[in-house]
Amino acid sequence: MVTKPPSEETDEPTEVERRNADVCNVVGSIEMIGSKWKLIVLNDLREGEKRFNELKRSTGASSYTLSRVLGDLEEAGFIENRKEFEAPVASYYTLSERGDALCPVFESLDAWGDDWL
Amino acid sequence: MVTKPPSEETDEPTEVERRNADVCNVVGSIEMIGSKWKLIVLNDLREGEKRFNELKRSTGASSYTLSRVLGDLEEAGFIENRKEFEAPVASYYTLSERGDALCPVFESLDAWGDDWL
DNA sequence: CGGCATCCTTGGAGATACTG
DNA sequence: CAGTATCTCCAAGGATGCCG
Repeated sequence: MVTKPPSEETDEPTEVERRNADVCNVVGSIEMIGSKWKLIVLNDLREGEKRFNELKRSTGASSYTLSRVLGDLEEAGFIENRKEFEAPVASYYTLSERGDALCPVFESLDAWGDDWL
Repeated sequence: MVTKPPSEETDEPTEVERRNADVCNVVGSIEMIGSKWKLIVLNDLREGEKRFNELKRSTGASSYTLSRVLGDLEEAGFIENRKEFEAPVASYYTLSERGDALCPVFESLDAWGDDWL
């Protein structure tokens, strides 16, 4: 949104410059995943494939909420769902490639927590 | 200083927080800043110092919402507030050291947006 | 076990008006 | 300009129950 003057083309633009550039981009991401439960579920799935009730326990979300959040995330392409219809039905959730690409975000957050929490 | 009636964030850890505290502190961070407006305001302040109405315009938040979000963020130590009482009163907001340390998170988010948005 | 339907409560958040 | 005070509306989300 903010246009900034051209500059040296080193690998590393100035901080201010870079910040001005990405502010808008980030808002789009926030609109998609910037809700408490979506973040928590995505973060939780970094540990690997999990089933519904497993996620329910580890995240603390109610089944109603979890169901909707998983639906939203799947629809938006952040996670994938594999179902087993046999004997005890099971539903496994994993991060999609798109969702997995968010890991650095959570890692940054984790690093921040180490220093400031 | 004190967050008023509507949304009050207690310091009491939730069940979820307690359960996952030692596993990963991401959840704690999410509890603190994982709401749409907090993320948007923090992200916006990466551009540098801004005043109230400036933030109001750039984020699109109402003054009511913005006022509360800024109060919460300041109370939690993510931002700092400098006031000028002269002629036209002015109130400037900037990221604190603690808040600035979150920049890598937004940079990761931006990088993700470049690839997947 | 997974997960949708229903009810119900809470708070997130806009619009508007007012004050120092 | 920088907020605060209300009033109001609606979505988020917990609890419960049911069903394949």
